[in-house]
Amino acid sequence: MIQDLIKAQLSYAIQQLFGLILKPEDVVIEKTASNFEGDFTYVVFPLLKISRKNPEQTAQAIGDFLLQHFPELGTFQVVKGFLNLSIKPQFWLQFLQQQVSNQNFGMAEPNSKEAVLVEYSSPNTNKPLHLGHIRNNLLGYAVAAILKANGNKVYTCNLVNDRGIHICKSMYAWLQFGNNETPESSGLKGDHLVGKYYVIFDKQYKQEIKDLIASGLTEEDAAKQAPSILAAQDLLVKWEAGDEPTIAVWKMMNAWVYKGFEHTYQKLGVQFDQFYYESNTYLLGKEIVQEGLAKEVFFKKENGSVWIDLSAEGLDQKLVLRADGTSVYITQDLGTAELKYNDFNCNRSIYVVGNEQEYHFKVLQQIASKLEKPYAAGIYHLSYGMVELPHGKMKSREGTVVDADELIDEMEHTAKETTQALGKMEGESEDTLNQLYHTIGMGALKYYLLKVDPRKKMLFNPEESIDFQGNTGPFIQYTHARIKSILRLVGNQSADFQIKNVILSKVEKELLAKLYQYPLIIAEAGNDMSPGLLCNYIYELAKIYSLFYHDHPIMKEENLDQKAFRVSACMLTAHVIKSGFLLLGIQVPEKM
RNA sequence: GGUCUCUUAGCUCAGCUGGAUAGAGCAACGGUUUUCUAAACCGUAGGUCGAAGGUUCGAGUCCUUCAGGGACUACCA
Repeated sequence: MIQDLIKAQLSYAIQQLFGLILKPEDVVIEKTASNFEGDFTYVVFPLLKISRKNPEQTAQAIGDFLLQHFPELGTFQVVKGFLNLSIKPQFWLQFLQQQVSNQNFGMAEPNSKEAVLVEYSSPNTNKPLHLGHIRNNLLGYAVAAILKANGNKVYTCNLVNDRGIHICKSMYAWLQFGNNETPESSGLKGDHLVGKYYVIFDKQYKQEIKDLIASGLTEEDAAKQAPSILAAQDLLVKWEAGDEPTIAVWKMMNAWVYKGFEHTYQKLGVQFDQFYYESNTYLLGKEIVQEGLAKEVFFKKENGSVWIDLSAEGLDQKLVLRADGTSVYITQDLGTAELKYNDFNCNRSIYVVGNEQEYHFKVLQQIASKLEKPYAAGIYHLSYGMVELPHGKMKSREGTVVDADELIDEMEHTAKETTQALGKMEGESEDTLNQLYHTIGMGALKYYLLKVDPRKKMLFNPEESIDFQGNTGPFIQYTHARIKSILRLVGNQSADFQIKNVILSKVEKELLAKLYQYPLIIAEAGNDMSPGLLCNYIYELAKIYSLFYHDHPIMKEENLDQKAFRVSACMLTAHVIKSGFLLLGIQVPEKM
């Protein structure tokens, strides 16, 4: 990396000129602001006390020294205390020549780093996926892909929350009002069918509460005594007891849901190495509770419930097992964590879960740590912000959700309309077109959701819908398609060029410098687990390329070296866009 | 009440470990197509970075206080 070279040179210069020993890795340089000439900037203000010169003189002295000793340095400019260094054009051109045919440009050596397990998606089986789940899925997929690009061995898993009171609610409502309705009989997608009964349950439950309050009960008592909730709880008890008819209904309804999810996952383009089901892991969780009791990490209250006291850690006392011996959320997660470690033996285990569960994961990590589990330190909660609608949070039971399947369909539909209105794809086959609509629609959706910092909550306004212009997935896909169009015209013509015959314009140099950054961005996105960084980068790249495209004709260029150089720049840009988008799970079309 | 978190242009968001005149997109207004795809490019307008202190040569960025959002604090998941 040229940055390392510059740091080393600066370190040497500072030592020679001012006698200060500054390790190269401690030298801070940054990218020169775009309104100044130069590639990298060193700020000399901190040196003034030692240099005993004014800022300009200090910067000038270092610049002069570097010019003598640093062959890659072309020129430098001093603006106040800022030393702006311009790297020689040959350097950028050489970089292009070296990387243009490197299919792995930006990627670290596969499996050169530790193994990581990424859990994401983790749906409940009582309702279909919504926009919030989409954010989770895209984030999980992208983070896994980015870590892989960073050389980690990456496994992905999906912990399905397939048991518990919520699924019993859907079951109860279906048993009451379902008349044996099935996905086949109704034509409803399985997860939507089950979700329908979840909503029916909630309606009835709310009505019962209302009636009970009217008959004199407090709200709290009413919520506990409503017949339907009692019935649902009864189903849960039967389920845990292994009651056969209950299990049969549960299996059937879950199977419907899984089939529905599979369809949605396929549309989203996500996949998993391993599925975990809480119906399998909660028993192991109970065993760990026993282990914790034996180690006196947990304690039992008179009624038999089991707790851990984390007040010394700034948390509360937390329940880990109910008085009736049934497990709670954390019980299951303890079991799953153990199982994951046994299966994959990863020291790092990432949980892509909403920020509403931060407390839960602090507790989980504390417990694992007190039980002296080897995986305790590696538990990492990738806590992302909620997707909110203009009127606030999405609530499944209240029907204020943006349904995943509907949204995906809408995106494809909009892509179709836009494409047809532009009329550039006439004469293409039906298959090609449908594929394209999917690529563009999902490109728009995925980019929209991934470009914002995962840790921040984000707003989604269905009325204004997702754009296809400006800082969007389709703009970047379009940039790629335009490049491919040129490359088709150029044919297999050689992209070899003589560096000495090429003149680099400002835009061309910026394009190369931007391409040069790609490996660094992948590393940053990996460290921060933030696909947004990659989105921003690819957008900036596409923007610079568009400017280059606008200003520099290729087919008409008569200087063959200059032309071949531009073709090379096109090739590498197309490659970086495609490769970067792949890490985000976004496809890129050859034509659009 | 306690813990955490957020507040940057009309709207949605960038702003890397503190550095130069705080940037994009959308929306608004104006311009660019006999020339490789106009889903593009260029320009105009739009800001006391929630408020006040503090640290520093230097603060959108770090610290404190305050205001206003949000999340969590369940024998729900």
